[in-house]
Amino acid sequence: MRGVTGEGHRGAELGRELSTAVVMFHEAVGARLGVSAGDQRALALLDRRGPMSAGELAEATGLTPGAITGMIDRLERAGLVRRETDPADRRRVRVSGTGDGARSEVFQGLAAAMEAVVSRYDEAEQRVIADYVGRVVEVLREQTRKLTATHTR
Amino acid sequence: MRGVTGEGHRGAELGRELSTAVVMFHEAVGARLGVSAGDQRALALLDRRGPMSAGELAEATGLTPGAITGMIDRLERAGLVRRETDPADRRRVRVSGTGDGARSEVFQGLAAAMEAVVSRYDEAEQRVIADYVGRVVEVLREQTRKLTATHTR
DNA sequence: CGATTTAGTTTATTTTAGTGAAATAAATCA
DNA sequence: TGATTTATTTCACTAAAATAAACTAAATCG
Repeated sequence: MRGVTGEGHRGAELGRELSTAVVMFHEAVGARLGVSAGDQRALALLDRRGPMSAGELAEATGLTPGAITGMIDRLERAGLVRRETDPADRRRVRVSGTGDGARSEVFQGLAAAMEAVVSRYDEAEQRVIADYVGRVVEVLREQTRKLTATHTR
Repeated sequence: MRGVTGEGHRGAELGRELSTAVVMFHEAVGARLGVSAGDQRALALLDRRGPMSAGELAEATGLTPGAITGMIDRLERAGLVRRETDPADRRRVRVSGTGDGARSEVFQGLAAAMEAVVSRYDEAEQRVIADYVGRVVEVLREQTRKLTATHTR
């Protein structure tokens, strides 16, 4: 970020490259699976939380129910998500991620590679890395919070 | 990534959280500046490479010339980019990022926070961190390359 | 110089994803 | 049970951003 981050402090410099690489990876995954950024956010939610109802997805993504129906349609058509009526409350729709081939391949490939990177270091080093990553995550969340808080959209 | 990345190996686990945090941060920046993901990609390119012509932007982003004209219009209107005719070849348009207030504030805030994180560690630890981050970036780029290569879009 | 090529813009059109509100159907309340 | 509430879908419409192709202007080739 030449003109943007100022001098090339190492921490910031490192962070910038990493951040760009992450974003580009996500864009590539989206392009590969033919899925939008918003749809990927929903898939990530399902990965993390497990099956959710359409309403929970609406709540979590900030979209209207109508938009969620459309999103589930798309993802179902793409074979990335399964839609079944909740037997306990048949108004509800239970949306769960399928272990779709292409998608899981992508993430397993990444997980394996990340695992390989971490395993190069000894115990103590791994602790440093884990600590660092944890703090970076905190920083990012804090900055994200600031951004969304100030704007009050 | 429950069903997707398999068991909770630490490296992958860490990576997932980090990746989500990065993506959310970028989304927040976009929302704050009122700029789309695609437009942010272009801004990042300008940050990294410095001023580019409209054609170079088209090449780099994979968009058509017409789309680039529209994008430059938007970014210029938002005060994030400057458009000037190249004096050497007056058909060409030289697009350069402005050091826009809001945007540079955001990234300087992040840079400072990242810098603070890194400075917590001693020399040796910082070397480990730098090494790790460098390798992760490589992994991400490699995986991204694979994804875009296979698909041949 | 005139013809051709190159860079970017314009315009008409398409695509995508969203909204808001009405409609449908199931559950719950009195 | 009938009335009401809740969950999702459908439908008509909007907005943003992309495309393809025609157009304009500048550079270069012969």
